[in-house]
Amino acid sequence: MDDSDDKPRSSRSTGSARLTDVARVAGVAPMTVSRALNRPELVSEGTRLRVQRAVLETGYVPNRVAGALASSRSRLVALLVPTVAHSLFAEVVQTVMGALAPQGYQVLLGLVGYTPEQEETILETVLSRRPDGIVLTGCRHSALTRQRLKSAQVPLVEIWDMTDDPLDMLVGFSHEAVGRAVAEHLLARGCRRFGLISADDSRAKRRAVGFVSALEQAGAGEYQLREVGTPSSMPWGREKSAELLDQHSLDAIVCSSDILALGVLAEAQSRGLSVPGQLAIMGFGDSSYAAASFPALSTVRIDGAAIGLRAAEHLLQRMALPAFQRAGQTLDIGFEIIDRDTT
Amino acid sequence: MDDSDDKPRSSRSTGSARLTDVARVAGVAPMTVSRALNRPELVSEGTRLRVQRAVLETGYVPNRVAGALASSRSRLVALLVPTVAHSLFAEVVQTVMGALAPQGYQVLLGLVGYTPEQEETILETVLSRRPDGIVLTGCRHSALTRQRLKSAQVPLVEIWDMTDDPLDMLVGFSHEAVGRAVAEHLLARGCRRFGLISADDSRAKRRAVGFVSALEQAGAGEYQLREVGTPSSMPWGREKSAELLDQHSLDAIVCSSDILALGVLAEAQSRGLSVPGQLAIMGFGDSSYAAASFPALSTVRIDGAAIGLRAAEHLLQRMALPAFQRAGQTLDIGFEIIDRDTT
DNA sequence: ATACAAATTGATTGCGCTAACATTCCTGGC
DNA sequence: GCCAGGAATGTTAGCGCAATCAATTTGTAT
Repeated sequence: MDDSDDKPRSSRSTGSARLTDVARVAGVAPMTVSRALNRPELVSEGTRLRVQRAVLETGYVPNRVAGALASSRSRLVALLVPTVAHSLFAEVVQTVMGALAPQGYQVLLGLVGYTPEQEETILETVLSRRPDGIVLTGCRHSALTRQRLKSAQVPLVEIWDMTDDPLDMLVGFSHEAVGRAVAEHLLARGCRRFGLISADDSRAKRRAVGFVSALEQAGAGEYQLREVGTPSSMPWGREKSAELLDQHSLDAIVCSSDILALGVLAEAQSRGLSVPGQLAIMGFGDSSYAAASFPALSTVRIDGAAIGLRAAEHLLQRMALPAFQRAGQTLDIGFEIIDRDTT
Repeated sequence: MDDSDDKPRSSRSTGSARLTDVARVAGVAPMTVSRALNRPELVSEGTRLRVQRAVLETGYVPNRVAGALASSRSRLVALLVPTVAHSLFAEVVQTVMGALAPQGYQVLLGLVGYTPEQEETILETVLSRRPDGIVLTGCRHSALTRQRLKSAQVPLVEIWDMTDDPLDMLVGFSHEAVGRAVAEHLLARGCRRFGLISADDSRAKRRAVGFVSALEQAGAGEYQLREVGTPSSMPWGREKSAELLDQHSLDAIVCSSDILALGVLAEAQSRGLSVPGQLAIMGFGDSSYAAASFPALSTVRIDGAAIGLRAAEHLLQRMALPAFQRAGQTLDIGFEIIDRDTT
């Protein structure tokens, strides 16, 4: 219970209370404080209380940087999405974080945009934090990215896409299948002359590919493709649909996102085209405003909350495993054509 | 250039390449590798190249956990917002991250919801990561939160609100002023009997308070208030507006978010009320769908991108300072009444 | 009481890196 | 040739914590 004989603070110290300060106040060894805070079941009731009091008295805030270094566990999960300025990905971020927080994991967010180069850069800095797990949007990565992920040996969930060859775990859906389903839906409605407005984004492109392949398979329909930059927006949708409608006679326009479709809808209304009578319109994502537009937008619903939740669950399960055991689960979450009033 | 005499890897080591491994391969001291990677201008051209080669050869990925511990610089910024499932905050997250990434800062995201208790809990775990800076939504914090933030001595920007007594830096706008401006706008339109639909969120409530105080000051108008839970949604807006319209004769409904206003709009349309003739509607936020609804929603525009950008700039400036010098800047970013077709 | 296991606490060591200081290597002016 | 002064590199000593194993205390069955 004496209070001297401690090392003077080195000039490199941060100045705030450390584990040893709490230990001194509580009259126990530093290791006992560590246990009282991290594995309280290993410590007796009385000791636990004394440590708690000492923590309050000293204003101690654990330093998880040091803890992570000593234990090789960062309690950090990296979450890499293209953007959060898109309700679909925002929903994923929200649910992933909601599922991880109660288990004591914090989230290091990375916005990788839509190019493999950005992903590569960001992944490197992310790995330097030694996350305990990674959630990564998409399955198409550069060779370097794949190699880094493999050698990092970190539990990993790829989301929002589908492949036969996942790096580890996978929770998503097939973009080609979405495209095919949309094509079949519109063909069944009698549409034949299609405009496609697609973002410059590999997954949007694969949906377009799926759409076209379904047309070919059906032996029916012709299409015109327009590409727009990211981020997608109503003005893009309006501009490209104006171009398409000026140059071609179309009976349906398929968009790679709801926001583009809203732009198309505005253009159609400004031309006095009846929707869906003269022009059918399909969006993608079932954003909150899809149901609110007039007429209500037909679209493709993706259950982002389910993707986020399942991804988090898979990751938690894997991270709880003592060693690294490949389990490589794949989960196809599917999608749903929402047939509202624009098709 | 020999290659033995190194310590054998302890059983606690992670197994991946370390700085010392790179140093051995490059034939230099570990400290030189550290410098070559972090302060390349201090190292000769030849050494830098040899180190780069050695990094590639060993597949070295720096361990910033150890780096942060040794240098007391985490290169981490904590970003605390209520949610990302709301385009306004998503925009802030997007711009803050966009501004910080080029400077080498990564973002630790925290979703604090709308209660001071959640903020308190999350802040504690956030501080344990020793971030170099914090961006925090709102100015109303619990006493414990304020105390922790003060003693942590971390550069801090509060955003999305206004106060005379910021903890450090502040970039936001006055919610009371928004409420007053909305009231004046609607009074000028001739509205007198108001319904307010407000989320259970302290900032939304302060907008309502501002609204009511403007009515009182004008000596005109009466109002009915309904509160909804979070997250706000169209169904909430529809339900509460139905309740209001059943029980009262109203000529305007003011909502604490665009999404609620969309629900009100749907309810008005289902009752055959002309908007804004029989019922004026105001939203808040100018979400992307506000302009797309029919009729286009009148609302209050907040420049989330400007808030995020300025917050990041202030933080970067402060973090670049050698010591901690209080500067305590406050920036009122304002707002704009967007007068579309529902008022 | 005694022996033995289980529960609890403590001492030592090192995670991988960088701050701070020490040393060596140049370069050029005299 | 010699030395001042800067550039480049090296050495030492932690940062604050938890893994590991050792020591001690407590409980339990005989």
